[in-house]
Amino acid sequence: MRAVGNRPTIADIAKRVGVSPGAVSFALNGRPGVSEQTRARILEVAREMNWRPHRAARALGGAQAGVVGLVLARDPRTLGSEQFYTQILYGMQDMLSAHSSAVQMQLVRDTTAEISLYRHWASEHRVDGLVLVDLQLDDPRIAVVRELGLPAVTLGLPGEPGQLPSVWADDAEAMTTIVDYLAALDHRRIAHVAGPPVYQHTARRAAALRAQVTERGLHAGESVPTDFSDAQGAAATRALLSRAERPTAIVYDSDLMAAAGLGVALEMGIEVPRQLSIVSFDDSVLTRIVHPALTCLSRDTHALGAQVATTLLEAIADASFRESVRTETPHLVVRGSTARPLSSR
Amino acid sequence: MRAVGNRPTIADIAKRVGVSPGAVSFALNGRPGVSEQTRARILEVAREMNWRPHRAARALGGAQAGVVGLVLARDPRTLGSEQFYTQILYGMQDMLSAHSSAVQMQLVRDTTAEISLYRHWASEHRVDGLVLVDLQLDDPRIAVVRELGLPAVTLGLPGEPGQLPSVWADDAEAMTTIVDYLAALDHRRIAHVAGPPVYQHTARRAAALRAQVTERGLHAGESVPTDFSDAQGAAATRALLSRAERPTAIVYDSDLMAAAGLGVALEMGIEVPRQLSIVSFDDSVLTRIVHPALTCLSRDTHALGAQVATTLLEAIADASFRESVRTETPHLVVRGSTARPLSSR
DNA sequence: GTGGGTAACTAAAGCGCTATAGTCAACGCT
DNA sequence: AGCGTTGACTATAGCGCTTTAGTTACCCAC
Repeated sequence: MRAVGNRPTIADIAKRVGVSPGAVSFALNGRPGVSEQTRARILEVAREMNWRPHRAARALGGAQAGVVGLVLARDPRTLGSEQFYTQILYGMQDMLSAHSSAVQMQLVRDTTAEISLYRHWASEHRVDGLVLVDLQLDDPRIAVVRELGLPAVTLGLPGEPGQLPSVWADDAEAMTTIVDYLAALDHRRIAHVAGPPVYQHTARRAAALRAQVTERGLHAGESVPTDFSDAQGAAATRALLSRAERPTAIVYDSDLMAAAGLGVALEMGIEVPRQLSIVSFDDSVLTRIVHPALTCLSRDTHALGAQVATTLLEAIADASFRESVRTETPHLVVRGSTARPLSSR
Repeated sequence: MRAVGNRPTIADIAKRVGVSPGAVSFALNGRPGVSEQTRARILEVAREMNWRPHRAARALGGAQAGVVGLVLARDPRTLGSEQFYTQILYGMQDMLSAHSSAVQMQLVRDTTAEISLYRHWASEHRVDGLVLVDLQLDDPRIAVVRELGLPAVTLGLPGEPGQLPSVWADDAEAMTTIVDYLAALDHRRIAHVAGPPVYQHTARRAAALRAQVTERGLHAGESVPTDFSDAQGAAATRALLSRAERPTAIVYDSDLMAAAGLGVALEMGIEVPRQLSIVSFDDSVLTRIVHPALTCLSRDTHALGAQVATTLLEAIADASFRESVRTETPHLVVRGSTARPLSSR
């Protein structure tokens, strides 16, 4: 054990001011029980002595841990697709630090490990609430979170809305935005390199694409599932581009796969955007540094993270809180990777 | 406040077994004071009741928080270069979870914010130790960490070795590996797109390059400083490639800048690797997905993270621990972005 | 001027666990 | 028999904070 500096305690302040520790606690927490004069005096001394609450002591009294959890289930081989979540994390931290909370982010192998981590955290009182990301169809985590009594917010709509508060954007509308644009450019064979079909957002996007294709009488509209890895993104692209009737545009569910797809096109000697247009569903530094830069859907991810944090704080404060916040649909940022297809020029 | 399930406490176990809470504490912590028979019985009941230690309660008694901190100082605009640290984080978490600890990673704007976060954490007893990354020349964090009495490990050698335990690899040797290879291919004008000169590793690499250039009688050897952003990486590349005597090979201090540099070369119609070879100091998914894939230095970052965690645990356990662990020098992975320069064919 | 209300405190218990100082019986030794 | 030891516990205090139940002192109304 180590002496970590003799931090002042509430008792020290009490002694110095000449009141009881209870009074100091009242003053520091802004609750009634002390005169304004005394309160001011206590606050002044506290600042002078550089007092900070001892988290553990508070948590022991049943208060909050001051930490919220964010778990990313990732196969180590799929690592690399965390740009988006890094931004979310940043946004959450900025919002939470104002409420002197922190985000505990952890990477685990799979959903099973994620769930056991939640149980662990709950039993150790480590977190006050959770953010669930990468929502799945029939997501097993939702039942667990309720059982544990942990406040939680989902990033993205869960299958059965209303189970948990959530922060979401309309994936179907986003896909429609893309198809609108591609169709206006005269693309008629549009393919979709998707994530694993078990994810809600992938399912929604695929469904929206099918609906659009039918509505507009386009040719293709196939969604090829992948595990989100660059390898499978590249493989899917190779397969699509090797067909007799190859698509003139491919929409990718992630920036990483889109960049990998661009690499494959270059490797196969297919010119982007002349012979193939590429659109990414995510924006990040990645879409900007490749050449040509990728047309993509973009949104303020930092603000999204902040919104998630805000909603989670509400859910923590009020156990019955169950509202969902719809955020702006991502907007299209057109860069060099999209153009009119060669055939229609 | 919310009822978070009625977790069993040590008192519950004591009641059930018929001993005092103190005896249970002894048994659960593997210290003498109970017979082997009683100990076994207590452990059995504890498992049966699914008991878990209450972190806060332990921490209050002066024990550890079970959290180590990792702060990344990043201008939001420079965000995107965290691939490496995501891997480090993963490696640390895997190692630490075996010791039922966690990593608290936080992104902040700059070193000033980083330091005040350390003070904050120390005063709240939030972390047991710290990992300092991106070591600077004359790093102000070192003094603060010592003042706070927080155990810490640096990733990379600090300016004055021996101040803190560190985990490091030889940057000079790494640069030499690259120059060896490029010189063997007959490159004679080698440039370096570096990070901010205030960073130790950037300084070491630049110095090693200069030394090599002198030793081998090569032409250039200039290091262009940047802020690690893709924008400055691209700008530096553009500047270098616009010179009358442009380099035939550029070494980049990060994968992100290397990829951005490749984008610039493509944009300027300079063929890679025929007219320009590109080498990145970091490996990541990024170097693999661009086309051509980038030659780079690679190492087992996950293992590196685990090593950092191990060293930090030692430093936490023993305040006088001050050893440094040298890890393997990154090895060169040759991919499509390097070749013999056109001029020498 | 007495009862009752209220503001401004103090006293004390308790959160779950650890750690230290007992207690008590059994044992060995001179 | 008397004494010190040892092992296996129990009792208790305490970590820093919150919170509830007092306790004063004071003011107001009848």
